[in-house]
Amino acid sequence: MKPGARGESRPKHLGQGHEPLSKVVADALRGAIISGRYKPQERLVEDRISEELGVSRVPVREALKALAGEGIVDLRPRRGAWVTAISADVARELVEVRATLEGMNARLAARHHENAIVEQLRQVLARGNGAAEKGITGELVGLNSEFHDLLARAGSNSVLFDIMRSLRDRTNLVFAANSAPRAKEDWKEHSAILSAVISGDEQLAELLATRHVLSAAAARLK
Amino acid sequence: MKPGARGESRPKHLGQGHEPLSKVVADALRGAIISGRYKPQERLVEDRISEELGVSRVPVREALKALAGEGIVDLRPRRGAWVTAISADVARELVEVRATLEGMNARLAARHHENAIVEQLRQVLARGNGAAEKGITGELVGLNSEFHDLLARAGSNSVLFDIMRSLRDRTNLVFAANSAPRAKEDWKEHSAILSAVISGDEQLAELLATRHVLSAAAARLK
DNA sequence: CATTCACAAATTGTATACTAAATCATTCCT
DNA sequence: AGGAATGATTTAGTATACAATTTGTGAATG
Repeated sequence: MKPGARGESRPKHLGQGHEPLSKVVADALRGAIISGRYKPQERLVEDRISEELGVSRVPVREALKALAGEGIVDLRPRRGAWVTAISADVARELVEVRATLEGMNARLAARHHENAIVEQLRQVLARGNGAAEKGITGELVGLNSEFHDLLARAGSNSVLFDIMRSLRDRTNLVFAANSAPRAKEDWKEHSAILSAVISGDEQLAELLATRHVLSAAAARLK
Repeated sequence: MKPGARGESRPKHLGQGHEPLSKVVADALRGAIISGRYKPQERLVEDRISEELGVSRVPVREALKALAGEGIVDLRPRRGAWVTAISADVARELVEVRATLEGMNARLAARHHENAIVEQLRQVLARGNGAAEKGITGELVGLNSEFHDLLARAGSNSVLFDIMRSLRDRTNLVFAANSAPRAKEDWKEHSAILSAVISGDEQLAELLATRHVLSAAAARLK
């Protein structure tokens, strides 16, 4: 087979045409929900969203259905869509599961500890510590997501990775607001987790990661 | 409030009108996939499915998207939908995660052990043992699902429940075929798990449930 | 004889239009 | 005036129609 036989197969006359609209809409809505632009329990009317984004209702419907599958949108037949309002009970369940899985993932990460990802983790950790010291709240949310995302990748289990992303989105939905005061503590714990991962100490990494989720959640649930 | 003030609020002139078609289609497809009527890697053409089920393509699209979210359908933009072909690698990852979560769930079940569900578990266990002794393969698949579903409910964590259902569907997708010879062993292990749950031994329940998943999977991956 | 190009068929992506259901406000009756 | 029935409005559910992209096939060419 000749390399580059057909070159780039992009559309010639249409620069934008590749990503399905339903995915674009889903990403936009997910971002708006997680960042807090749409608040829990807020109504999501198909017509209004389709108008706002300049697309028809079909991709909006599909996006809403996808987000419902991720658990951040509630869909009631013939009634409409709402941003999921996570009850205190469900929040506890969420934390309970996430604590277990973050622990499991940290154990796997310690077992494999791939160098490339560890290096990225080091960098994010440095930036996170810096932001926490200076109290730059805006950056902290993103850096926190980035750290946990990298750590999840370091676990090298794609099934686990997907589940953890969904759990992370939903816990962020609950805890996004009051995260500033815990920042320094958070990043100290991140640092300890990463050390355990690097040194290959599976047990310690698991323990620290599990405890990190539990204590971070406890602090934010008041 | 007057009893029966509005009676049954079902549609008067339409007996079928309540469940959204997309859900009906999704359930039908999920059943067909899990039961093996559609095989892994098989192509799922929207047009053909909509014709077979007598609905338009829109609910089929939405159903496919939902199933993709559950991980049993692969969706590639502008290419189409396929029944997920789970690679050996992903199967291992699936088992790894499921083992951990079944263990966690069993621990929770042992902590709460609600009587109503325990009683149902006892009954399913009895029927399962019977079917395993007599070698009634057809019933065994369903009973196995029922047992694990009940056990998941006994854990009383709705977040965990949903995740486990998704994992169960996907592992069944892999192991559905060669499950007959392990049946007796499976139900012996089920029995031991239930005993530990009933006696409230969290550690033992967790250990047995985790080990059950691992050994059942190992036997089936040959 | 292999390769590339072009054309045709199949299939998904999107939009529009229509139908059915639920909610809300009003009116009518007691 | 209080409550239930009723109608209007809003909204989702579904179908149909069309546009755009991909893939397969065959012919022309080196």
